[in-house]
Amino acid sequence: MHGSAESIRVLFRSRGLRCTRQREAVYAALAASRSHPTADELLSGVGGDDPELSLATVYNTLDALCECGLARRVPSESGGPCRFDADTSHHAHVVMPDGAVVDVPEDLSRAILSGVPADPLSELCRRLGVKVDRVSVRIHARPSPSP
Amino acid sequence: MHGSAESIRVLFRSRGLRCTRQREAVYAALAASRSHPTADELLSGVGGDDPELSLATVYNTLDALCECGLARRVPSESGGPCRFDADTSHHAHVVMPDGAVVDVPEDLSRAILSGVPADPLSELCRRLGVKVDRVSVRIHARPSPSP
DNA sequence: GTACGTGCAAAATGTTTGCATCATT
DNA sequence: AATGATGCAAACATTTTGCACGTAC
Repeated sequence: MHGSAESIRVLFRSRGLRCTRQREAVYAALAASRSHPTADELLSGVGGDDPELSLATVYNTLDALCECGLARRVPSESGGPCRFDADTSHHAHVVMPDGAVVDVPEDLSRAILSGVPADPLSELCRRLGVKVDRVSVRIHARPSPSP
Repeated sequence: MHGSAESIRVLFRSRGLRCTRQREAVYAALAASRSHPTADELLSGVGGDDPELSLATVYNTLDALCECGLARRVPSESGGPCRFDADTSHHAHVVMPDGAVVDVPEDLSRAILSGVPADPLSELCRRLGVKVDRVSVRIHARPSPSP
């Protein structure tokens, strides 16, 4: 787990991030959450424990975390507020009609992502003159009617 | 092609969309573009031909187009302005570090998307109690250094 | 002690809305 | 003629920034 104050400290240090009370709280909340929270949700979630936190700092912190690879912005087409994820492992997302984002369990993510064939990707690189960094899969789904 | 005024008229009518000069211009510009333009870019692009167009109308029109399936919002993690695509066929996107979005050519899109294995997807549906609408693949890439 | 992070408030950016007017059906 | 779209401007929401102060290193 990455939730303890000490491991966060170590983690930050390893990325050259200064460790402040606020950053620690934001990262802990983000890492503990499964719901890909927005900056605002993180502020409220943390607010109870530590009222000494401003929205601007949440944004600044999230920027810093994304910058150094400790978090990711979750892609969205909603135009609404940006969502964040502290799980930077290679996994797929399920997107619900209301914009909620759920992680695909690790075993299924692996199966889905490794199914993406390599040949068309290298052909793509050749044609477009690019180098692939990462392939991201989003599954648009809706609640299935209960039987 | 869907670029002629007459085919746009027919297309709109088939979706129950009232056809105005402004909507026609926005849709024609969007359909002609390969660059997944923003509302603002569409306004400038069309502005030359037809100054009688406001940004609010571009947004309203894009809403209407997305609503009725004639366009799509392109997912992004940039927080910048929303990008749109009149190509609603099932295709993958290449996302460059600067946020630019390029279509994956149709043959490669097909190869990539059909490579996504069905079994993990149905397992996912079972576990999460959802129904899959669509699978979307985004390829993060960067310009490859010229040899 | 210095460099950098923080809070606050204001600005910048992107998108939506209210309303009088105008165009499509 | 009636319904719905437009333009404009103002409201709204999200994110960024400037600056005085505070804190980690």
